[in-house]
Amino acid sequence: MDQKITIDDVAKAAGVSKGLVSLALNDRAGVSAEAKGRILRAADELGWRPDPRARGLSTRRAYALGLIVRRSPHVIEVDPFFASFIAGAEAVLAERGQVLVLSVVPDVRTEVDAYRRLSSERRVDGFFLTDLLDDDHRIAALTGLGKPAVVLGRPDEAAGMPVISRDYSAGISQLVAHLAELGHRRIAHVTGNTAMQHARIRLQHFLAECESRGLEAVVEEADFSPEQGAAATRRLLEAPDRPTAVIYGNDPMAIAGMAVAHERGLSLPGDLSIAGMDGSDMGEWVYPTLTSLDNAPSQWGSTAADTLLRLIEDGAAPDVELPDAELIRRASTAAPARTTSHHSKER
Amino acid sequence: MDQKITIDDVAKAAGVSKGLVSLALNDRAGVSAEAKGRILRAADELGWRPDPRARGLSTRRAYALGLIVRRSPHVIEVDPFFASFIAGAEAVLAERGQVLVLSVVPDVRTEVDAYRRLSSERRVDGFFLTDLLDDDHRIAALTGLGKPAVVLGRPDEAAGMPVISRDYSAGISQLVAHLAELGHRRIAHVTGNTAMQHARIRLQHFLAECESRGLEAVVEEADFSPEQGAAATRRLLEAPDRPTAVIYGNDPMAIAGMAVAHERGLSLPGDLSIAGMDGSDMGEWVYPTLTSLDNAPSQWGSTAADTLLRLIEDGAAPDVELPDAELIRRASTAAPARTTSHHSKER
DNA sequence: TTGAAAGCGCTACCAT
DNA sequence: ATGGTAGCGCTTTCAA
Repeated sequence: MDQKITIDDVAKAAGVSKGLVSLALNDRAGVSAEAKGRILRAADELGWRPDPRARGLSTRRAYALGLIVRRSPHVIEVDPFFASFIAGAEAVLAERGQVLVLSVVPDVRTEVDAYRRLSSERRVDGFFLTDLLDDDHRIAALTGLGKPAVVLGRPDEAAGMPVISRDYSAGISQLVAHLAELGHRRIAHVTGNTAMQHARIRLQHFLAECESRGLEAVVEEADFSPEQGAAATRRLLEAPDRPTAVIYGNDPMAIAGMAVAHERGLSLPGDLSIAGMDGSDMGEWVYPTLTSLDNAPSQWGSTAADTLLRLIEDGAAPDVELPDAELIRRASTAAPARTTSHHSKER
Repeated sequence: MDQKITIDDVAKAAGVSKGLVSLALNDRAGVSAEAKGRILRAADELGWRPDPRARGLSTRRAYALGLIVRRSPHVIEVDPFFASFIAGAEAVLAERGQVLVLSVVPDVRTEVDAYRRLSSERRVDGFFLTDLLDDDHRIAALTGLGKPAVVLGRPDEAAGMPVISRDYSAGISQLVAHLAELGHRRIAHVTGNTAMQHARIRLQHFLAECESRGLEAVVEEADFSPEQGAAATRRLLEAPDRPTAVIYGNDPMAIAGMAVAHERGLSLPGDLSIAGMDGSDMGEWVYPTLTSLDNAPSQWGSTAADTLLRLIEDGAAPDVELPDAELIRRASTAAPARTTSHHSKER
């Protein structure tokens, strides 16, 4: 009583051969408009959907796309990017009869194993490559597997696959300008893991921007986790000549940094201005609300899915440059207090 | 040069028929130990893995499990549970040649659509049912689809499917006791969406525990989002007779609540004790570090995956009760300051 | 214990 | 424009 309907039932109902049903379904040439209408109607009435397994057996497709997320155990729980990314991709996939196969792994070794497994089991037709590393050998591994893939972020060398990217330079420029206009002269940047492409690029933009404005730039390296964001903030605040503003590589680190500032009795944003990046909604609900750069993860998702499907189906797809990241001004940035060279304990 | 190896190649290499290879592979009776060894070795040398599509066509299996996560746009980005849940499930799935199909949707309507699609396309062999609602009609929808499923959380009525659950009563009891011993007499609970099963159960335990200890209990309803956690906290702090301690239904709300307290100039935990639930690592990196109840999401994942596979393969699987949640004492809870009936602005 | 052959549901090719 | 048919790679009878 369940789904036992096959293409034959539809063919019979429409009074045609199953070959024709197949052509009609995949709207290919060779079917009269009249027949096509009859077939589609019959399929609809019977509630028939082609079985992707059977289809795949002939077409060598899986009608599935793979996403492998690599997160260390303590970063895993707070990352704001992926749920939205997936939701964005999902919208495109559902519409095209595709499905998302997801895997969450702890490290690069396991990650490559996962690509290999999904590929050798022919589970997916292509991959999303995220969290691009410097000189990322996953690109070679992936092309070695011969699976189509799109990469999120701009690799140093030609990747041989479509690249989805977003330019942060304008946003970072706006952000630094915003702080400079408020009167900050000494600004820190807490980076994400600079083995990651986007963390390094952001750092470069930050440094270039400070230099061109004649601002003092100080850099602390972290890894995108709140833990290291907090530790970096402590180092910054303990330094004899602490910065009056800190820009973090992502919002979770910024939020952790705010906690450290509170812990030290600093009032925000008076004693310290704080800004994030990769703007997540959580920035709206912390105190003070967090100035950040928007990133629209779901836009990344839908664009990447669309590009990957195009690549799979047409054998090629163009790179996509997403709209520039833009500054979201909120309450965590303000003019610095007059005295900045001592820890100010006043409120 | 890629994977063009089929079961026939293996059969040829081992000098047997492909039927025998199949039997050997699925270690079924009827294969001599000697032949089996030869076959498995040949498969290994050729690097052959059976194609799940072809297998599924015969066995009517997809060798995939479905997880549909429903999140409203602003809760989506901060939920700590799912990444770990998936990582935990993944470990079991990979080992058993299965794969996880994931979908992220905005509401229940879309969620049911997703179950239907995955089911009618025969994409998965079973589902994980999470975020159980009161009188959850997804259970009926799912049994209507005839797909095996396991449910996370304890449904009111017999679900007709295996139930994975964790008892929070002991943990909540420990938590309330902890606060009572510190001297708190008036304790608030900011709930998650009480349409959700686990939120309601936690509330009940909280109320029962306060009653049995003769404590005043005050309740504010929220929805697990930081936004509403913050709003609920504002309502609590503005009340004439504010509580000295607040227990939140999850950690993200607790963290948002801490921000509100900071915003009002309260010092934590002196002026207000705060505790979370569903303990995530992020609690370690906020200030003050967050007292919470542990929840081990990856344990939920591995257990649920194991149970679901057992159900699919054997047609039945027992319910599982995970170890009781336990109190994680951290720095956000302490004895209340002497004066509690006025907003204390002192530091 | 083993081999041969008939499906599983679809696509694709060859006729017509 | 349409119908018939041979696979796709595996599992599962049925014989031997």
